[in-house]
Amino acid sequence: MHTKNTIILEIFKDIPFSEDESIHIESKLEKLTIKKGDILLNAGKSVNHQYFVSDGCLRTCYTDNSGKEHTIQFAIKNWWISDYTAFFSTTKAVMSIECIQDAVIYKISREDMDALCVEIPQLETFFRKKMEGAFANFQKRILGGLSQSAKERYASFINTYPNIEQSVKNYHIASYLGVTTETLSRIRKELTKD
Amino acid sequence: MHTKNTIILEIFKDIPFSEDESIHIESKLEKLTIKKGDILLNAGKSVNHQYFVSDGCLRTCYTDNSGKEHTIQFAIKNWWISDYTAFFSTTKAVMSIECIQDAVIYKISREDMDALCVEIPQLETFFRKKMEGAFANFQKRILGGLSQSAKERYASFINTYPNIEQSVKNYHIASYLGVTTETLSRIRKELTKD
DNA sequence: CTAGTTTCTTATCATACATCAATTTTTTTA
DNA sequence: TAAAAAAATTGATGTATGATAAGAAACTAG
Repeated sequence: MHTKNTIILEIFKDIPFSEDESIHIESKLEKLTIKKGDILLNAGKSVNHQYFVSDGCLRTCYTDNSGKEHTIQFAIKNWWISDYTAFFSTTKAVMSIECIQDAVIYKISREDMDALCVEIPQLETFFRKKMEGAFANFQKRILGGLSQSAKERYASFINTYPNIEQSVKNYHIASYLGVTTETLSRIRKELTKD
Repeated sequence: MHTKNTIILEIFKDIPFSEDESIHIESKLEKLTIKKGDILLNAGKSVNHQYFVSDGCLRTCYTDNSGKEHTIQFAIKNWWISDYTAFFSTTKAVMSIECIQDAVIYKISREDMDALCVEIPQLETFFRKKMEGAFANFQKRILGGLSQSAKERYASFINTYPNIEQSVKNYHIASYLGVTTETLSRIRKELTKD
């Protein structure tokens, strides 16, 4: 009873759910404790869940034809993560979800989420606004990719996500920025000079 | 009365609104007829509307520090367009919206949209799903930027959006793909060889 | 139909970043 | 703490794409 409210509060912050609603939502959330290196989802599989990160760090990762890995998203405390393209469309995953730092997460299925959104309009609003924020971030990232050099993108990344920088390896950041680890290493050397 | 149902049908397809709902929604839509070259929105301004394209072609365009233009989104018939980062957050626009081909569009304000979403849950679901689709497309684009060559991105673009290719200039496409017009020209030459 | 503007193409040269190959540093584990 | 593994760095060289400049082709408007 007490823990119910705790996790609902952590995830949904200041949304004023009724007691019944909170209990109902919580019954659809499953808590998972995972370790660094664990794979939550493999490319090619169906994506039926999204995950709320309570602690730790995960990433979604795309492996291209030539075997190179690309990081689409990092998720730390309070972020949600999934292969949303697949999650929303019921196509198969093109990405995998990998745990980068031991994590505590909560998963919810697409079915449960859709049903809850119909029952509790505030929840639909929550997920819509979350999606809007994520969309805006993706737009900024595309803009950065189109208009900035690798050095500028790195500077922007560590400025925007200082907490993520501390939780991931440089080669993760490189794969997020779209450069090789060698190039990132040279960029970092450059920046310490300034 | 007849026209009301026509435009609601065009925009919202098979959503079964009541007659009252249709009329109410339609009262919040404003029809605009615009010409090639018209600017719907300038960077730096507040973004209070999004636009449904009934006919014609528009783009959102970001001008970077060095004066280069980058195309974030094209919108043809049945697409929505805006600077969504600003639209959703009430920050100022970083992009402008430009009419590329004479167009007929319908605009709706953020306020009206939010209010309608509260009154008509189906509408909130509609906008949420629209956002999910747009999010997925952005994700694919980021993935392409990270993993594909300019040539691959161009091939993928004309394959995915054959209708857009016909409505826009090559330099628009170049600015969407993140290459110079010269590079795009060489790519096109290459591809006709194959 | 002609002149003017816009768009596209071609060529040369420059550069940011990739690739390949070691080597060093850091982290993990026994 | 030593050995092994993982991650980061550095150097030499290659390549895709950018920058600049000029000209050709395709629209547009008088």
